Amino acid sequence: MTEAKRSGRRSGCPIATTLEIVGDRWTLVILRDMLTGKTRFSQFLDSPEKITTNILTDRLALMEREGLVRKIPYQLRPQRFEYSLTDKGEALFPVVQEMCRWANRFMGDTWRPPESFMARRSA
Amino acid sequence: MTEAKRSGRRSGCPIATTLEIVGDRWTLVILRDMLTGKTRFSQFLDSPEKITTNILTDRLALMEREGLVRKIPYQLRPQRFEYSLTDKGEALFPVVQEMCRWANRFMGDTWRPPESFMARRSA
DNA sequence: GTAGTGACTTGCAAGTTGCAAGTCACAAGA
DNA sequence: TCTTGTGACTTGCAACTTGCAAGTCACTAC
Repeated sequence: MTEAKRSGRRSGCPIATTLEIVGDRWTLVILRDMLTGKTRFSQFLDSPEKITTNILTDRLALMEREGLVRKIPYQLRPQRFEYSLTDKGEALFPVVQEMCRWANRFMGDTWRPPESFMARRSA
Repeated sequence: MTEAKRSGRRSGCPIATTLEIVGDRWTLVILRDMLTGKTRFSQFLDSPEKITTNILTDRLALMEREGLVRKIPYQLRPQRFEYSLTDKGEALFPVVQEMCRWANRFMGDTWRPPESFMARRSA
């Protein structure tokens, strides 16, 4: 029984480990939205991919649990939250940047990200 | 109706587009195995993450359909195939490289990839 | 004939996703 | 007071996906 297996992971491989957290169709889409300034539940719902509320709720909770985002109250009655990326979350930026690069090169009809997005550097 | 939506995609965003293809827990694990030299069905089954045969079959078919891998017969009776990465598949290397970097930095107990892996450059 | 090998395929239970409606805790307005 | 609106979820359910485990197929070797 390896250390990685003891903590519930499939293996100690860093790729597989990353995919345990963000290896689904939605988590990095939400990360994109945060990277581009969205903070609130309704803003994420507005994205063109049309995520559903139950998936969004589930993923935000996962991202909080894994330390990718912070929940910050922006009003108290009723209590409402904004979500912002931690350093750990922001550090996934190069992953999505490389995904942008790949799709722009190999997949037809993808949007061009702003120059600022591709020029940005991560911590 | 945008061009992207007509082709069945959630949106034209390159990140979302990439995730339509590799946004699951297994596809990039298989890509890792191919990047490190594995070519045959039984070799992928041997990986520490213990993928199941039905998922492996499904993902290999998807990767072939999307042009990430080529199926090459290595024997004719019975017909058996090896799988190798196309340029399109290989070009996902920086994505998994950045995942390695991220997990090694933020997740405890992950393996260190070989220096050669992190030093490698993609086309 | 039997046994072994490699590459799948199949049956099934559990889990996940997407759709759509509903609920909750407020605030604002009549 | 009541009604309406807002934003953030929650819920019910059908369809789909995943993981487990066994089975099947097309060979070869003995």
